[in-house]
Amino acid sequence: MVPAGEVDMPQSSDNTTTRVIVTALTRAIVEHRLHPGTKLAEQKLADHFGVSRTLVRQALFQLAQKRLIRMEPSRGAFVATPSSEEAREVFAVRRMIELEMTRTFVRELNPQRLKALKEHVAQERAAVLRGDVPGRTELLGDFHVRMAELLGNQVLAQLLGELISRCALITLMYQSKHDAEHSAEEHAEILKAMADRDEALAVRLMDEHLGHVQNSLTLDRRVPSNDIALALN
Amino acid sequence: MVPAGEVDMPQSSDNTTTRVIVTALTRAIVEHRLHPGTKLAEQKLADHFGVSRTLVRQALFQLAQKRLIRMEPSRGAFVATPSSEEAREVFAVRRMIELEMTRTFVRELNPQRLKALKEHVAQERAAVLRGDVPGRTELLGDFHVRMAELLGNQVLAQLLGELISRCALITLMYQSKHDAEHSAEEHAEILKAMADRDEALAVRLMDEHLGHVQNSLTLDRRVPSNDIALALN
DNA sequence: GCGACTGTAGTTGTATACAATTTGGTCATT
DNA sequence: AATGACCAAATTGTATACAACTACAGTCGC
Repeated sequence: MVPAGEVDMPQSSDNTTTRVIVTALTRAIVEHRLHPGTKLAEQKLADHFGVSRTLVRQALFQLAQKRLIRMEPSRGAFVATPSSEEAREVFAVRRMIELEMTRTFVRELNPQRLKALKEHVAQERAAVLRGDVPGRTELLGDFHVRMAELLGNQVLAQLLGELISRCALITLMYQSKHDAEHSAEEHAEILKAMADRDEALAVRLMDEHLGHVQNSLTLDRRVPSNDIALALN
Repeated sequence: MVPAGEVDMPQSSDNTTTRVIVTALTRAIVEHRLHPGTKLAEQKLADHFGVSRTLVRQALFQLAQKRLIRMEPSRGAFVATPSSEEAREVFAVRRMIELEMTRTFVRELNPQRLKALKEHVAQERAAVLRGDVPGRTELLGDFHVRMAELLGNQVLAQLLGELISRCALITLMYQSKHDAEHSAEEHAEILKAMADRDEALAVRLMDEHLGHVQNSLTLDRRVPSNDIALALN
């Protein structure tokens, strides 16, 4: 039941065991199975994963650096609760990066890249249609990462992946089926504009798209369900 | 002799002791006192800092995530040796972010921000004049971070700080006094264009500036001096 | 009855112990 | 002399031990 495809990072760094923990926790947080504010007690996680606290701690430190959790000294780790200010900032950065990326994509367009993105959008639509909530969430985020990868810039892809994880922690965009359909359609429109080499339009559409995603922020801070075991399955 | 102002991160995450180690190693790497490829043996670092391997490991994992070191399973940690491809990618991302940031800066210009940047450039010039190599290196990088901070975007500032650390690992820009002077002058020109609200010119100058920095990449991979104790003071 | 104090259980922070792996060198063999 | 096998020292990976701190409950004093 360990998930195979993770959201970002062809991370180099560390060994496999803690990677598994990081991945599992990342998915749980990004997919909102662990709600913001939930305490992540080390021993409980260690028991759950069948390892010692050592490896859990390594994983927690990595998540803290990715800002998916916060660690309070002597008090422990908690799923991050990004302020609306932080949300605004993350989206502002995404805009900066992705508008420029869209321009680059149009300028360096080639059939292979176009085809890859087309296939991706087709997958998105399929996931939306069959009501695959986790699948469509991941795919919708990955659209943006895929663009970066297709440009051949791993650094960019990695960075964007991390920003998008943080967005996913913030937004509940997967929540409404309507929003998901909307995003998929916007991806398709952006793609079409790029295929037409209409740089200005593509950039404008991407800008609007990010605005829509940002506006689908939900500010409700519901009470966390503290049941870690349940959330991690 | 512990440095006070670090290059980036008002990091939240972890406790103070490992922060000290991360900071010391970051500075040593960024300032090229530890050369790319140098092995970072855990016990030696632990002895040097007077702590157990536990804390050293935590620090190393964080540095690995920042891509300043790489960790090979069962073999240990080494100062990163970024490929020229990776260097290209990092600079491409900086361009994307900073060109857009420059535009925003011009559009949201106000006297206070202008004043702050002016003072920063003055500091740069002073450091260059008095031949303060580490000081000027840090200040030249911080110019870009300061812009982000002045825009009130901590996320952006943090991100840029990390990218610039990676650049510093790559470039030896502090090496030639001429390059340093050049950078400082370019910063002054960019600032002037922004003060004149000449968006197009400011963006063009920033683009050229980043190009110059990138071109000052030195490809020489000299043999590492493995003496950790020496490098860390 | 209410608030401050104290003790206990639980949790985090750091060090150490131990197993597994790599590294480097010696010695034997070709 | 070069090559390969094997052993010893050193290094990494994981678990555990223990100290320090936090949280909470019950008690005492008022």
